[in-house]
Amino acid sequence: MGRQDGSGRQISAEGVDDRSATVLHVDLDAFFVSVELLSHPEYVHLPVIVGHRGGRSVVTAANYIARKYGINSAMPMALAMRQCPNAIVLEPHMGLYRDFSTRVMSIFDDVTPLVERLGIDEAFLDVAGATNLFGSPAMIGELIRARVFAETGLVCSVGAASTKFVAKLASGLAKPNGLLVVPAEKAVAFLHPLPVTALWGVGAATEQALTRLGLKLIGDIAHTPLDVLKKTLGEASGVKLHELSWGRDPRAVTLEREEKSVGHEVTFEHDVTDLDRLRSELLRQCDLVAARLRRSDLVARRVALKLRYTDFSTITRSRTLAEPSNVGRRIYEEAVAAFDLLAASGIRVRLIGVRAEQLGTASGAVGLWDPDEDWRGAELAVDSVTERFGAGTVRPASFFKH
DNA sequence: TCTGGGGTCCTAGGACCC
DNA sequence: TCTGGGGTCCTAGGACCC
Repeated sequence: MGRQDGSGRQISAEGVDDRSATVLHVDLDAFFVSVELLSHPEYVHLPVIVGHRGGRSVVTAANYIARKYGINSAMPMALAMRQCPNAIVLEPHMGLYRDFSTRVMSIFDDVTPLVERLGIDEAFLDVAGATNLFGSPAMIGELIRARVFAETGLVCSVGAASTKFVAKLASGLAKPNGLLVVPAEKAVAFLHPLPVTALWGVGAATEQALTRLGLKLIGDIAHTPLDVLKKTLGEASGVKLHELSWGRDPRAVTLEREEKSVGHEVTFEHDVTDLDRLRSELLRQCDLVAARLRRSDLVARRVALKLRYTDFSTITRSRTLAEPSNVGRRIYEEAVAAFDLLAASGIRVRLIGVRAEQLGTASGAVGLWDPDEDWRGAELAVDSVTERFGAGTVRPASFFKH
C-alpha cells in the first residue's frame, strides 16, 4: 500500500488497517466519454463532450479536460459551447455504454455475489466474504481496477469504507484513476472537514438552508442539535443528515430493488400549442410505458401526467385506476382525461410525460384470465405495440401486491 | 442559443374513519 | 351548538441523484 503507480493515485496510506472497509464503491471515470475515446484516440488530449448538439439539449458527460473549462453534466449545451467553443461534441451511443457496463459489472460478479448496481457506471460491492479468496479490501479494489482496465480499456476509481456513503465519498475523492480506503475508526475524522454538499442528499436547496444556519462543513452538522436540523430540513432529512455526519449509515448492499414507477417524457424542440399533437405524443408514450410494464410483468395502479410550460413551471396530475393495468389504451384513457382538464387554447407546452406508478406484479394473471368471463380484456389488450411485446394482462387486481 | 430523461424519496393538506 | 386526536389514503409539488 502507499505506492504511486504512475498513471493513477493510490491514496491508502502505508500500514492502514483496511479490514473494516468491506464496502467498496466502484465508479467508472467519465464513463460515456471514456467509451467514445476508445474509438477516437485522436481526441484524448482535447476537451470532449458527449451529448446532442443544439436544440434544448444538455451535456450528458464531459471529460476531465472539458471540466477544466467549467463544463459539467446537465449543463445546457449552448452554455457549454460558449464556455469552450473548441470542445469536441460526440453523439451518445447508449447501447454501446450498456454493453461496456455489462462487461464491467460481470467483473464485479467474479469478486462477490453482493453487487448493487447504481445506474450504468457505478456499483457497491460487499467484499466481507471475499477477503479469504482475494485479500484485503484494498487489494480487491486494485484487482478490480486492473481487470477493468485490462479487459475494457476503461479507468475507474474505488472507495473502500465500512458504510456505503463513506465508500461513495471516498471513490469521488480518489478520482480520477485512484483508490482510497477509509477505515471505520477514521470515518468521522475523514467526514468532518468536508463541505456539506459532499453529503448524499444535500443539493443546492439544502445547501442554502444549511448556509443560513451557518453550517458549511459536515462537522458543523454533527455539532448542531438534532431539533434545529429537523426544524430546518424536516423530520426525515434532519435525522438522516445528522446520522450521516457521524458516519452512521445502516443501509446494507442489496442485490436489487423493486421498480416503483416507469415513465417516459419528452421535451420538444419548440413549444407545442396544438392539443391534438400533444394527445398523440401522449398516446405514443403510454404505449411505450405499457410495453415496458408488460416486459417486466408489472401492472400500474396509478397514472401520472406531467406538463412543463414555456415558463418552465411544471405540474403533475395523477389518477388511480379502477383496476391495475399494463394496457396502453387504459393508461392513455387516464392520462388524456387528466390532460383534457388542463388543455385550453393558448397553452404552450415545453414537455409532456407520463408515468405509471404504484406498480404490482402481474404474474399469474395471464394464465388465469378467462376470455368467456371477461371478453373486454381481449380488446383492451390490443394497443399499437402489442404485436412487438405481446398482449397485456387484464384483471390483475386480485394479484396486485403493494 | 438556458435549463434532458430516467428515476426515488419526502412533505403537507384534505378527506375520511374511529 | 365552537370543534379532540390518531391513523391512513390520496394527491401535488419539490429536492435530489445518475
